[in-house]
Amino acid sequence: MAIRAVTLADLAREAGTSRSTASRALNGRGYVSAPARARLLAAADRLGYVPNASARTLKQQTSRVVGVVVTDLGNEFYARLASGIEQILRDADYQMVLVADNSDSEQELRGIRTFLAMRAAGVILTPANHAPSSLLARHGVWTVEVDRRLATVPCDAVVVDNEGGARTATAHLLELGHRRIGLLAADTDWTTDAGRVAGYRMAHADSGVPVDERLIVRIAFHAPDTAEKIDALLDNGVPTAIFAANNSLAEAAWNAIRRRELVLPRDMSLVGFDDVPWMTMVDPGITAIAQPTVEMGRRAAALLVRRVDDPERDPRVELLDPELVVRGSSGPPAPRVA
Amino acid sequence: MAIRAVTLADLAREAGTSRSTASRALNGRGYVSAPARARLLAAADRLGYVPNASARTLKQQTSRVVGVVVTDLGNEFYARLASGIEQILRDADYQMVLVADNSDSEQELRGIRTFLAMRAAGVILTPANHAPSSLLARHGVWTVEVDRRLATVPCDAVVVDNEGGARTATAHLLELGHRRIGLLAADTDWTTDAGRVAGYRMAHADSGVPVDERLIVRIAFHAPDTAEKIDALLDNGVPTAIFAANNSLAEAAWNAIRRRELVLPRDMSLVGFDDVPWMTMVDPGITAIAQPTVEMGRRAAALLVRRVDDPERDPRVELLDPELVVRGSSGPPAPRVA
DNA sequence: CTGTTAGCGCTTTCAG
DNA sequence: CTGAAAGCGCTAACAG
Repeated sequence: MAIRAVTLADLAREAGTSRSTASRALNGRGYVSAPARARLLAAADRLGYVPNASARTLKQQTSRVVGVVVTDLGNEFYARLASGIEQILRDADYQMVLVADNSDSEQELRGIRTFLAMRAAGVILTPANHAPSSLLARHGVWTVEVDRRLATVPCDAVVVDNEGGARTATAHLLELGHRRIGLLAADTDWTTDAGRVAGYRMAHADSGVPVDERLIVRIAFHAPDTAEKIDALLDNGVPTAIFAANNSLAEAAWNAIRRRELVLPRDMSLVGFDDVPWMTMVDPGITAIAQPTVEMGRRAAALLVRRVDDPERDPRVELLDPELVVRGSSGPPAPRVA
Repeated sequence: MAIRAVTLADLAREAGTSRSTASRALNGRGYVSAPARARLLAAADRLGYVPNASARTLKQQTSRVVGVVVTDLGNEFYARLASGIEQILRDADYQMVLVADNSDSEQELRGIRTFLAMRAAGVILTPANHAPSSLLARHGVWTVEVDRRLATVPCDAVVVDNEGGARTATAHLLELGHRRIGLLAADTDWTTDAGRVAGYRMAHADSGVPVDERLIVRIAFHAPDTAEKIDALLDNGVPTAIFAANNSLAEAAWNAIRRRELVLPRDMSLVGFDDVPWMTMVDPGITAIAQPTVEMGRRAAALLVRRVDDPERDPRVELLDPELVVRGSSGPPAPRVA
């Protein structure tokens, strides 16, 4: 299996031209006579020529690769983000290289180093740490952050209005009459969670309802004690509604509610941030703040492409609006029985 | 943003050695005196040296990249497959480059060409076409097929026993007393669907129940008329049960059943091939043939790593066993009323 | 329109 | 143990 690859030199020899002419013919830059081009193209076809990306990258000092690092491929949110990114990148003739970091800064850094080594044209990431964008900037690689912002250097970003979304969700529950709303948020220092917690507080302030801090529970990703923490909230906080700040916490909350045989929305209301397919399949459907996830990916990729074309433009942060989708899981609290 | 990258030559100059010595020090091959190594490593650290992967690949004629192409990132099955692959690749110090082809041979080929251009050490794919593995083999790149086999050249593969799984699922429904079982399969020429259809027939043969061909419906991926076709099956085929040969058809069938306000399993039984999270969230849960999806990914990656290490070993096909998980969606058919 | 030339950054003999 | 030298495949001036 030690097959020597076909090179430009082979094509040149075959077509009786020089390597430069072959190069020009194959990537359509510069002048090449029609017959020469035809012979070269035919040779390429016949011999099965595949350009050597390494040689080209080495020479040009940049590649057509865009690195993408997301938190968790198993989560629909990130999968959809990635697919939005890929759509745009493909159209712009970039190749997406996808890596998941499982919210581990170590893994994230590993991915970034790979992208640096590949001389990626740019990187799009849902950051786990503020270090990567600095590192990338230091090496002259353009970065765009998506979903959350952690960078300490100026860079393009596209995020949703987390505060607004959470405020709307919480206000929805408040309006229904809930006064004890449990908040489940990821235990991170991400802008997403900070914004969602802030929105929750803001809605309370708006309607003059004090926030009981015991109702705010922070849970790490895939934490083994997720269920216990939710149970504790249910037992000790005595909420009449739960607002889950991401889709996996919504799932965990939903499971806890089912385990206790509580009936939605009679015994408990549930609202999630991020709308995913299972939310319309369960009965009742889950009220959720829907994010334009695929669109976020597309915008991020578009931002990167534009930035590479025009390095001078000011860094831009796009803020997209999420939207409340009311389904059956939210309703008025049960009347207080003595 | 035109920052010249730090090269080995910079480190060498900084540490007062030659480039060769710097190379040896940084990747631990060959002899380097302790002090020289220390100076070089310190310089690398101080200057923020990142090896240029292109230069290395160009020189070594192979890279530490493994290309992976899956059908659809948005489908949990493929997402989990990819995550299994990544786990093993990471441990073996390969970098996964992930591409989705949306079951379009054109896109698949594009991805393959990129991997060829990158001089990937190997490729793992859920093939959409038989051409890629031939092309890859012709260029001396190792391939492993996962989930399905389409290659016309010998190559490693890991698949589940589709026939056995489908036979078990169908037998389960037959044993419950169903005699008209609708089969929803993807409209492909893949071994997965062929195997699942064969298993369906086999179970019928086993129990002497004739197969009504009108009960077998083939539906293309994301076909806009998916719902119509399922409705037609329900109307014209009058099945008492449905066996959906993949998770997205199971979802479509479930939606059709719900739209008609049929009650599972009283009015209709449903069994799916491939167990995904929503199947335990809906009520009743969906009976399914569970595949060891993540494990399949791991095995595929392990096979590739072994193959690269030892090109001489015989191509190997690993066959994993799927497993029937009985939940509430399958039960005896309603007694025939006059 | 075409060929010559040089060099991208790295690894690898091969002499010392 | 170390350095000199060559070359991986490609592109981009530049001179014809």
